[in-house]
Amino acid sequence: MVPDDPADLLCGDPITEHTLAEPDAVELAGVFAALADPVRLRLLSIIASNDETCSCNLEAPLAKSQSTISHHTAKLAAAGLIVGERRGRWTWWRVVPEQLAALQSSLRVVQDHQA
Amino acid sequence: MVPDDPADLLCGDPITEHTLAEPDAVELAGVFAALADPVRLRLLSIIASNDETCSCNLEAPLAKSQSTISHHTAKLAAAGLIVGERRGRWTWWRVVPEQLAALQSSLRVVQDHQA
DNA sequence: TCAACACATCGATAGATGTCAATATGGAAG
DNA sequence: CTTCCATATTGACATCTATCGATGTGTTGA
Repeated sequence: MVPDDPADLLCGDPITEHTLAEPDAVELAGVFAALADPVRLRLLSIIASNDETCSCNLEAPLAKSQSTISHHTAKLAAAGLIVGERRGRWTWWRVVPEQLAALQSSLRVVQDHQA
Repeated sequence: MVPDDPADLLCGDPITEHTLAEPDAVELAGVFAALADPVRLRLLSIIASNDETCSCNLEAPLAKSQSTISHHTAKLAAAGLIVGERRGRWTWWRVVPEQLAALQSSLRVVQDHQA
């Protein structure tokens, strides 16, 4: 607890016990990465605006190809932000509120940690 | 409001009025992108754990080069998540709670939008 | 069984990003 | 003025990612 190097005294507390652990950071970063794309954010907002949303309603408003939309929904799903259910011909997407809530609380931790 | 194409009737509401606008999506995605990196998340957690944090305490715990740390702090700052103040030899970093709060509310919008 | 359709996967390509060593910048101290 | 030190910037490189066309997969309906 007592710094050996005098330099530490100049810069304040070098303690890093409360630093976010590397594995946790990697996982959290992955979820944020899923949100770090304008197309995916708009996709998510469309899916969230209805209780359930059919894939057939995603392609047109975003003006992207079918394979691109598929790529993005897969990424959001891999991050746990949406889930898809294949019903009949189409896949129906739904948001996962728990994952959004978890993200919010991870931001709150950062916020609350300061005085 | 009345769908012209019978196909619309099969897939539910194709209305996209409430879709996140493209410029807003681009901006929001930029902020999330700043959080989409494990090193930056750990950086942020260190900065948030103290009231103010000197750059000289960031390099060692993250095991990254000086230029890499500088690169990351610059990205967090560009996203409005932290601010730096040059005082004496060192730069002192502080988180911006308002920006974190804004992010939280943007997630809340997605969450609340659904029934 | 077969044709049509929704969605996933593959291959390719252009652009973005993390990382570091080297160098530049700019303030502090002598 | 000059030296030293903390930080920013540059250049280079490897990796990742968004995008699309083409193709594969599996289900629907005739």
